[in-house]
Amino acid sequence: MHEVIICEKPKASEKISAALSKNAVKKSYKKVPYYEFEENGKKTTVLTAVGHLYSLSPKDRKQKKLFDVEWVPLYEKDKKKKYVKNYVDAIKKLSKNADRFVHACDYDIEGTLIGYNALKYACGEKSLDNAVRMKFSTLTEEDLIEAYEHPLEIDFKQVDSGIARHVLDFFFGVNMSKYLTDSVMKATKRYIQLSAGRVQTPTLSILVDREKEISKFVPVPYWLIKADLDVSGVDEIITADHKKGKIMERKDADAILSECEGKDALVSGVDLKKTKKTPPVPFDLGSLQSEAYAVFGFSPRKTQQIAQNLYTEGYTSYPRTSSQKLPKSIGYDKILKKLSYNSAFGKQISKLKKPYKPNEGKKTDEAHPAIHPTGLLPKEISTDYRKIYELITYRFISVFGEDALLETMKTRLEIGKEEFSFSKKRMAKMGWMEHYPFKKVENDEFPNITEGETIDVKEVRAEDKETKPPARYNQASLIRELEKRGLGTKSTRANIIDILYNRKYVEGKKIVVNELGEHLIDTLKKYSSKITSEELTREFEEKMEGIMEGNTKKGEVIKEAEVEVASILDDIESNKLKIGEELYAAYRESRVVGKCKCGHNLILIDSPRGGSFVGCSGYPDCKSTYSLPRGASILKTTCEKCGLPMISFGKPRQRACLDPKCGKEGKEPTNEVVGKCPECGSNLIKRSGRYGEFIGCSGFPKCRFTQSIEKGD
DNA sequence: GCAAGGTC
Repeated sequence: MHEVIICEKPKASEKISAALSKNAVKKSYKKVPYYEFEENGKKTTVLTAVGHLYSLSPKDRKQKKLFDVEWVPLYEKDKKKKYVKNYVDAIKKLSKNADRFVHACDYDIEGTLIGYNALKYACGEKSLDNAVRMKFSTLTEEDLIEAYEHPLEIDFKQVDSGIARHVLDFFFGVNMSKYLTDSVMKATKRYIQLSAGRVQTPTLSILVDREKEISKFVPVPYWLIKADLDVSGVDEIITADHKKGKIMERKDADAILSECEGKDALVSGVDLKKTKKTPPVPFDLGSLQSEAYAVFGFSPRKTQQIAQNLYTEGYTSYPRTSSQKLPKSIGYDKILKKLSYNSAFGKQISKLKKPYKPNEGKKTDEAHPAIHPTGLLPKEISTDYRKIYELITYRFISVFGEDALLETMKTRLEIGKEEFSFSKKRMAKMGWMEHYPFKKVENDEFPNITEGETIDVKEVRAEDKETKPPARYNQASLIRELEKRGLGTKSTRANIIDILYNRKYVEGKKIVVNELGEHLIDTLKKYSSKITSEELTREFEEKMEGIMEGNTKKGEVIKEAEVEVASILDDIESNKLKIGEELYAAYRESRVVGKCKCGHNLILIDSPRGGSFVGCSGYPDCKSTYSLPRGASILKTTCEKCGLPMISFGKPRQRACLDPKCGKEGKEPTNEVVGKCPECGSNLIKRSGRYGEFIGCSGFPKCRFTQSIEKGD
């Protein structure tokens, strides 16, 4: 008897084999780890997937509408997923003679599908006849043994709902993206990669809505009344605020000023209050991304990558968790003890009260605890890795800390008949804040003031203010917004934001939607308002629920979606020239980097081989082009000599005119004709680029033939 | 290649 257990990821396979047998031996095939043990004459092999091993792919790419799809190995579709092949090969090879299969992936829809596809396509379809399902919610020994000893049947309705989710996302996303890109191609012969999807499009739409709120916002003036106080014994001026806060009418502000004129302030009350600040909760992925952005300015994607690598190295726990819980089973006594070998951590840990009890947050995750250090101390890691590691570790330590006490002094004042107040804050007890160096500590000096005393007023003044439009999102606040709306998952949100940048729909740290992004949403709203709204996600969820409960069939849901998507696509198709032209115009608008000497706009153009250059929008009448050094950015300032935009490039950064020939008087080389272009027959000319001379086709940029100048040429 | 979803 040979039994094979299929897990979702390597870490799970390690834990599952350890829980099921003390005699498990770790082996590897093509560098992929697996485990083997024999008990009572039964041989067991524990194998692992690495998330999804298979991906949907159109059976015939040449079809206009891609509705006929099949599962293919992930590594065949995506060159970056080559490592997946070894995992598939290991499962294929080591499950060959098995007669019993255990599906032990995460007990959720994606996990169920991962294991199902692994069984069906790597172990062979027949394996499903002899397969059972382990159901566990944590990777603890007790849970795993229980799940192994009382297995369930594979829930094929759960499988079907997973398949339906994949297929529907494919139908909408891939087809809409294809039709949009094609429409630009048909209308302008230009290739701009456009995309739309169930999650990315509503995300872009959220940003567009914010952009519209900002542009229609009309600022309203208001006034804040401030009193500058000269308190005896205090060096600095203390500023008190008028009780009414925002004053919307100038005459009201003036009335207050004249009432206060020449008067001292009478202290009418001094309140001292202490408020408890409970320790923070441990990090889940979203809150780690948010904090790393606030403290270090790291993008969510960067944080996610670093956290993933810290996990792989064994320094911290699994990062793709939504849990804010630290169950006792992670062994925090031991972790804290190990961390103490680092003197900086040890210093903080020694101040913690025993028995250790973590402050936990509300959010949970069936598969993983909150992000925490493992106790293994990193030796040599780069600065950015250290930053994230210490953020996680100090947060972990502070979670066990005591409440901090914040002392607040609130002073009420009367100047004439007008009421003012100011407040000061200081820490009465640092508690956990001592262990967490990333939080700003408020520590004002408290002035010695008693009720009934009089204070000199230096000046009472009205500050001119304006109401502000809502703030733009940044990557961290956008992730929080997506989380709140249930768009995407913890693992995909950072990537989805990246897609919006890569497609040039948005730019900037404070996310600004450019013309292309805005126009894309406007266009899509016309043809399918559904895809621009988060309702599509809700609808998918309902359909999946229906399939799982047996109220709907997978086939029906898929057929329905096909009909719906097909009709949207036909709509787009019959308007493709208009759509394509408009999207291209919006794209060009967002790529304007300055003015050409001929008066047209200069635009940034992506060259098909990667990299980009600057060309004139008046092409072909004006053939001006400028190459860009690697990593160059185009500045808003313009060259004093010629008026072209300035660029900054290189390491260290240096500035120069976009035109490399600018400033080098009289040396304008005449483009010497050196032959005929083998590709288009035009003249080949000597050109000078930023890296010296080369030979290029005079038909550039239509023809991009280039060759280097050979020695002796 | 295009989506979104797992994972190294």
